[in-house]
Amino acid sequence: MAQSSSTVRKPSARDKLLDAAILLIRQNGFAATSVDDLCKTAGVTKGAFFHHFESKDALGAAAARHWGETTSGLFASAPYHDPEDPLDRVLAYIDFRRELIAGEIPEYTCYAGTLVQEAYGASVDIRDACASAIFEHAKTLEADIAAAAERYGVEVDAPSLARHTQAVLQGGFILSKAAGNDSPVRESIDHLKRYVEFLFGRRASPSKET
Amino acid sequence: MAQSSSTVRKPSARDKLLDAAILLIRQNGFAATSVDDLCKTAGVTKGAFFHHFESKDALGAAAARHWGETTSGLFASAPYHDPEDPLDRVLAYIDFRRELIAGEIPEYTCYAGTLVQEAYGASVDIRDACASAIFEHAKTLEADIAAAAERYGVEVDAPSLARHTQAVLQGGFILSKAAGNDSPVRESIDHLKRYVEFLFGRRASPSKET
DNA sequence: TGACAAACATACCAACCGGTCGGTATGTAT
DNA sequence: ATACATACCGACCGGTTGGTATGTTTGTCA
Repeated sequence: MAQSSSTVRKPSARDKLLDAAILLIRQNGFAATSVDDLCKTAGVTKGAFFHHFESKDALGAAAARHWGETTSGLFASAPYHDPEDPLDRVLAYIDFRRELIAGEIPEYTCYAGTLVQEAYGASVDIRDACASAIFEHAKTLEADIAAAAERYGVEVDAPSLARHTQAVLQGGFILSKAAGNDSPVRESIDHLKRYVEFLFGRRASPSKET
Repeated sequence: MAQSSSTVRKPSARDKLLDAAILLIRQNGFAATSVDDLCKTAGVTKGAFFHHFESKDALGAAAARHWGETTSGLFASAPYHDPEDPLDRVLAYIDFRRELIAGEIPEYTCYAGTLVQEAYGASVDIRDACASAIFEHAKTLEADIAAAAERYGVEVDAPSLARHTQAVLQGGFILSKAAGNDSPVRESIDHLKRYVEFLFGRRASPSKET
């Protein structure tokens, strides 16, 4: 049905609209971004927009799927998979997420998280697409977490912990948007790393006796 | 200038609009909520709206301040302050937040977090009001955290940990909006509690040797 | 080369948006 | 009784919105 953008060399109007959506909606939100804004940024006319997408909602959902594919490619080829110890891989993932926090706020925040917060009640298409982007990414962490749990002899609910990492990131983004700078997310990522270290015994909790 | 709503007995148009804003914007977002929608829900006319608020943005910001006052009252009179041990108070706060997760999603999610995510770039007034609501609430946790750190002889950055609790909640809300149910927030609150227990030695991290 | 569909452009529309405006009802101080 | 303030009403305005109707260009295959 939809042609894969990777099999075609030149950027079609569809691809440019997808990129424009991710850019503008991360900046201004979904409802505050008009179809005309999207077309102008993409350098495309309205006719092209409604040729490729049956509605504005459909573009929002398609962009969420596009976002999921793009980010999964980024994370798949990231260096945090290298360590032999699965716990090191999990901790390296957290470090990697910390390193991604750079530049202006709309550049490092999550399109899916931003969009779903606004549109979860308005469009099931959008909600499902965003949920898929977030939870499918979380799933990619489960194997390392489960392997670490086995190696370190710790009982851990791997899917739950994987989801929690995403919650910490999303929440950090919100606090950073409120604060106007990136220190809240960074701090929360540090807390998350410490939590994982505690969980697997990489860091010792203080003894109960003073 | 503005009359306090608590000194007047009957609900004015202003109060009804504030309540309507918190209700509708948590449900549908700020940009997707029209002034007419707000007036209809509040049972007032547009004239009344713009008599009390100079713009829609101004209402959004005023509602954020209202939200901050309302919630700070709720938390001030909550029972989690009772335990003698400050760490128990912190853990009781987390339990209390967990108990608040009930009913439909718009009923337990945060107005300030929802709004600031959408409007942080559009209105400094809104952003500041939301930031104040979130960070002032976080500040109310600092004393207990600091007292617990002293009693348990642990070095903890109390303001940072206080902010982190809010980040975990906000992030949990987003994941729950994506999932369509409350289990993601609940799970993340459980992880948060475990983290605090590790930090203060209430829970032992597993020994490094298998 | 020509047929034909997909990819895009142009022009346009009705509904809706935030905000304005002239006016009224009610109080209250002088 | 006069004067003035506050609270509120609802018709109205210009601009913007998502979406449509109708071309024109472009790539593909016979």
